Amino acid sequence: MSVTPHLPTSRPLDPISAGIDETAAPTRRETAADRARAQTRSRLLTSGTVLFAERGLHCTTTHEIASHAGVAAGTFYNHFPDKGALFHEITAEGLRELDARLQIGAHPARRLRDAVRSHAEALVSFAEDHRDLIRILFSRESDASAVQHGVLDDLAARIADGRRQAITRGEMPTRIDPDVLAQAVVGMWARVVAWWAENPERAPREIVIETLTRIQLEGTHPSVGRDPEPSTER
Amino acid sequence: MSVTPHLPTSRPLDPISAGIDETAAPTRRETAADRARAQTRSRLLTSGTVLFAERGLHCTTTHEIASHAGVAAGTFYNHFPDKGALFHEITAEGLRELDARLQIGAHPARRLRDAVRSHAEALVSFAEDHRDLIRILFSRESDASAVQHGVLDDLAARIADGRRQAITRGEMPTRIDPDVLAQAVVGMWARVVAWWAENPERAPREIVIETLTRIQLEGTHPSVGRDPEPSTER
Amino acid sequence: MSVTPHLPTSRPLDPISAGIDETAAPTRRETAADRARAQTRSRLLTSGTVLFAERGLHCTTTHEIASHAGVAAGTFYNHFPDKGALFHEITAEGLRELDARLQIGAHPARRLRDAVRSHAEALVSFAEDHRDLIRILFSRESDASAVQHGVLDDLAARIADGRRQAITRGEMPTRIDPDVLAQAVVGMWARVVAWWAENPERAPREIVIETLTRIQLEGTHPSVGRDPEPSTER
Amino acid sequence: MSVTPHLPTSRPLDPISAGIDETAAPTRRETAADRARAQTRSRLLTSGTVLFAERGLHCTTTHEIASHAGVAAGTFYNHFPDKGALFHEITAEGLRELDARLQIGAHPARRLRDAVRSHAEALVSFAEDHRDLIRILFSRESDASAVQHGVLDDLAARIADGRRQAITRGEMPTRIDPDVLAQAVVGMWARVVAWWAENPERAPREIVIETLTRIQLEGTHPSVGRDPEPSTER
DNA sequence: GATGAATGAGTATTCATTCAT
DNA sequence: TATGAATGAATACTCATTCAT
Repeated sequence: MSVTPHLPTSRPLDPISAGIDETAAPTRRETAADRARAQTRSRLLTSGTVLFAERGLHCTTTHEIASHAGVAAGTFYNHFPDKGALFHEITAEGLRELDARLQIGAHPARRLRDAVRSHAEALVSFAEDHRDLIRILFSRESDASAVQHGVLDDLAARIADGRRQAITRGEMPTRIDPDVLAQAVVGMWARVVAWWAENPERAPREIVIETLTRIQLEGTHPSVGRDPEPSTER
Repeated sequence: MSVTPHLPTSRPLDPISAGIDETAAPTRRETAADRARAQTRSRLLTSGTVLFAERGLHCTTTHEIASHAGVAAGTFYNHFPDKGALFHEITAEGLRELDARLQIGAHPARRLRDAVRSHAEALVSFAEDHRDLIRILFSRESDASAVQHGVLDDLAARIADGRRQAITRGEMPTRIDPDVLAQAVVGMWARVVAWWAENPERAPREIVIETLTRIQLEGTHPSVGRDPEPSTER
Repeated sequence: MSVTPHLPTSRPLDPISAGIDETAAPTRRETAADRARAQTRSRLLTSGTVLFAERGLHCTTTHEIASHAGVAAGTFYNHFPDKGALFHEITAEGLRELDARLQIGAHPARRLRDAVRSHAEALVSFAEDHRDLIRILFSRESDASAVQHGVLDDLAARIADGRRQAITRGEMPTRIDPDVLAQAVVGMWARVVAWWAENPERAPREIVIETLTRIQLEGTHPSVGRDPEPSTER
Repeated sequence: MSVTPHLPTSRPLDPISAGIDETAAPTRRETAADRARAQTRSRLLTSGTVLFAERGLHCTTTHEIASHAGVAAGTFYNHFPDKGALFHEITAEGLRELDARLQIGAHPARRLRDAVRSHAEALVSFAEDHRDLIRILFSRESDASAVQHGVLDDLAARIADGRRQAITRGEMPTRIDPDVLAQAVVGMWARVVAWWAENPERAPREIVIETLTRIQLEGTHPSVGRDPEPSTER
C-alpha cells in the first residue's frame, strides 16, 4: 500500500501530512526537511529496484540497498518497515503503471489486430522506461510475494476471459484452449520483454513490437503464400 | 517423487559413478557398500528436486534436504561439495534429458508442423514425467545459477538458429526477427508447461499440445474463414 | 497520570531549576520561554513515569517517551542527557517524597504501634497518589539502576537501625535478627503496596493499612484469645 | 516444558529418545555423543542461570550466555529455540522444585507453627542450593514472562486460600484480609530469601528461619512478657 | 529550544559447512 | 561412510543518540 509514485521529487510522506499539505499553504516551511526525507526514500526505492532486478529479493540485503542508496543501514528502516515492504511497494507501484498502460488501448470495440499491437506497444514502452522493474515484475519472486497473485497470473486471467467471450461470440476457433493460450501469450510477453529490457540493442524496438504482434496473430509460420497480403496490416 | 526416474539404485547419469560402473567389472567386491552409497546419493538428489521445486534454491536448506532424504546433515557433504553442486547436478541432468527428448523429433527434413508438434509433445511428456524438475528448470534461479546460461537461453539460441537457416533458405518471412521469436517461443513453452505441471488437471494433455502447436504455427487469431482449412497448412 | 504532583508548570523538585527559581527575581524576562521549557520537561517526566511503570526501563524507548509526551525524539535530549538520567530523576524524586512521608510519623518517642501504623498509612497514601511511581520504585530495575542502592535497601537499613537501638534498650526480643526483620518488613510493604497500587479495588484502603500494621506487630497468627486484648500492646 | 533436571550428567534430550533409552540397552553406543550434547546443554542452562540472575532476561544476550558456557554463538540454538525458551526452562524447572520442597511439609493436620517453620526451612534450603535461581524466580521478569502467572502470585494465591479456609473455620481473626496477608507473606519471603542468597554470610541460616517463622506467627513486636511463653502458641 | 532524519553499534537468529567420533 | 554437534559469518531489524535546520 502507501504507494507514492516515483515521478516527482517530493513524495507525500504519509496520509496525514499529505492531507495537511493540501490544505494549508504556510506548512511550506518544513519543505526543506521533507524534501530531504523524500529524496532519501526515493533513493532507497531506486536502489531497491536496481538490486532486486539484479539479484532478486532474497539475495539482496537491506545493507546493500542502504549503502547503494548512500545511507546508513538503519536509515532503511526509517522509510520502510522491512525489506518486504520495499519490495511490495516497488512491485505494486510498477504493476499499477503497467496496468494503466495496458488499459489504454483496451477498447472492446477495437479490432483485434489493433488491440494486440497496442498491447505489445504498451509493454515495450514500459520496458523501455523501466528496465529494472520489468525484471522484477516478471520474476518468480513477484509471483511468490503474492503481488496480486503474481502479475502474470493476473494478465493471463484477463486474457483468458477475453478469449472465452470471443469464443462465446463464435469469433474464435475452439480448438485453442483459452487458459492455455493465455498462459502462452503471457509467457511470451514476459520473456521477450525481459530479454529485451536487459539489453535493448538486441533488437530495434519496432521489430520487437512487430514480431510480438505477428506471432500472436498469425503464428510463426504463416504459409508463404499468406504472408505477403498484409495490406490491411496495421 | 515423479523425479529422477533413472532406474533403481544406481544413477547412471551421475557422470562419475556412471563412468566407473561401465569400465570395471572386477571391482564387484564392494558392491554392497557401493549400493548403499549410491542409494543415499540418489535419495539426496530426489529430495533436492522435490524441495527446490517447492521452495527454490535459496529457501531450501541443506538440513532440510538431508532430513527429507532420511540422512544426517553431514552426509550431504559426503556426496556433494555444497548446495550449489546439488542444484547444478539436478538441473544439468534435467536439462540433458529434456534436450534429448527435444532432439528426437528434430530431423531437419521434417515438415514444420510435425516438428513443432513433436516439440510440444516432448515438452509436455517431459513435464508429466518430471513435474518438479520442470519447475526448477524454468525458474529464475536456474537462470541465475548459470545452469549453462539458463536452460531457456539455450533452447532459444537453438530455435533462433533454426529460424535463421530457414530465412536463409527463403522459407520464412523476414519481418519476424529470429531472436525475438525464439525468446517468445521459449517463454510461451516455459510458462505453459510450468503452469500445467503444477496441476495437470488444468487442461487435458492433448489440448495443451494442440494449443501450443497451433499458436506457434497459426497464431491466436486465425481469420475465421482460414481456421477450418488446415489442408493448406503446408 | 497521577504522578508528578509537584504543582503546575515548574517542577520545584528539579534541583537545578528549583535553585534558580528561588534565587533570582530579576530574571523574569524570559519567563515565557522558560515556562514552555519547564512544561516540556515535566511532560517528559510524566510520560517516563507512565511508561516505565508499564514496561520497565529496558522495554521503554526514548522515542516512545517523547511521542507520549507529544514532542519530537530529539527534544528528549534537550532535557536529559540520556534515558538513564530520566529514570534516575524519576526514581530519586519519588524516593525523596516517599522518604519524606515516612519521616513524618517517625518521632522516636512514639508508641511503636502508632509508629507502625503511621508508616503503613504513609505508604498506602503514597501508593494512592503515585500508582505508577510505586511500581517503578519497587521494581528490580530500580534496584539494578542503583537508585541509591535501591529504595528498599535504604528503608531496610533504617528499619534495621531502629531495631538495633530497641534491642540495645532491651525493648526487643533478640531472637529476631534486625537485618532479617528489616528485609522482611520491606519486602512485605513493597509487595503489598505494589500489588494494591495495580488495582486499588483489590481491597479497601483501610483494610490494607490495618492488615499491614497487625501483621507487623502481632504476626499472622495471634492466638484467638489474645487478639482482642490490644491493651497490653504497649 | 521439556524440563530436564540439572542434576545428573545426562539429560533426556527429548521425549522420543528418552523413551527409547529406557527400553533398549544396546542404544548405549551413542552415549558418547549424547553425553557431549547433554553437557553442552547443561552448561548453557547453568550459564543462563548465572547471567539471568545477575542481569535479568533482557540485559543478557545469547552471545554472552554462549560464550560464558564456552561455546559458539550458534550452538545456543542447537539446544534452545530462542532465549525465551532457555529462560522458561530455567524458571519452570526451578519453580517445580521449589514447589516440591514447599509441598513436603504441607500436611493439613499440622500445627501451624510447624507448618510455617517447615515452609521457612524449605525456602531457605532452596535458596542455599540455588542461589541464582532464587534471584531469577523472584524477579519481576519472571512475573512478566508469565511463568505460571509469576511464582509469587501463585504462592500468594495458595496462602490466601489457606487463610480463607481458616477464617471459615473460625480459627483466624477476620481483621486481617487474606489477600493482603498473602501478598505480605510472599513479599517477605521473597525479599528475605533473595537478600540472604546474595550473601549467606549476612546471617546464620538458623536465624533466618527462626526470624521468618516468628515474624509470621507473632509479629515483630511481641510484648516482652508474651515472648517467652510459646506454650500457648497455637 | 524544538525538530526529526540520519546514524551505527548492538542483538537475536539462521544456516552452510566442518570435523571428531 | 555416516553421524550430528559445533561453528561463525551473515542478516534483518532495533534503538539510543547526534546534529543540521
